[in-house]
Amino acid sequence: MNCWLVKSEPDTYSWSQLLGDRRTAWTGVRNYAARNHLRAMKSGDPVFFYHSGDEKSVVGLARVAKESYTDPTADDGDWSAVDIAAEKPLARQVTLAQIKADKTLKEMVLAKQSRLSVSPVTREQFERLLKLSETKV
DNA sequence: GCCAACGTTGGC
DNA sequence: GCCAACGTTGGC
Repeated sequence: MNCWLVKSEPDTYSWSQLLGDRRTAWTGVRNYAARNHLRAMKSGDPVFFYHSGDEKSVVGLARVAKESYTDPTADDGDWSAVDIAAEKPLARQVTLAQIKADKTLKEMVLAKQSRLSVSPVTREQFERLLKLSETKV
């Protein structure tokens, strides 16, 4: 099982919207590296949900509900989407500042490539993030 | 509001 | 195929 992190501007699509929707199609990714991560996702993989912009925090935990398929919102090009389902909010949100201050988490792709909208999370980072967020799976 | 990072485009 | 120019994203 692999772990992931997706990033969104709350104004575009927020964690609270996902909680309301329960599940959503993660479409619109137009970056090859991010697309390849989407394609590597397996059903049931955990996916952290990060708010960029003002919040800059990991706010929730979701899961891959449907593995990659052709992005229906793409007019041209070879793009993919997955479905993700909300699992639970983090008991405590973890800020980017906390991540950068943490020995393990500062190695996250999120911290190193802030523009990549879909990124892998190592097992160690996953456990550490859960611990910092005081969240039990 | 600025700037760094980075991806894309287009001229050569 | 290279690289300069440009646009976008996101943190500060």
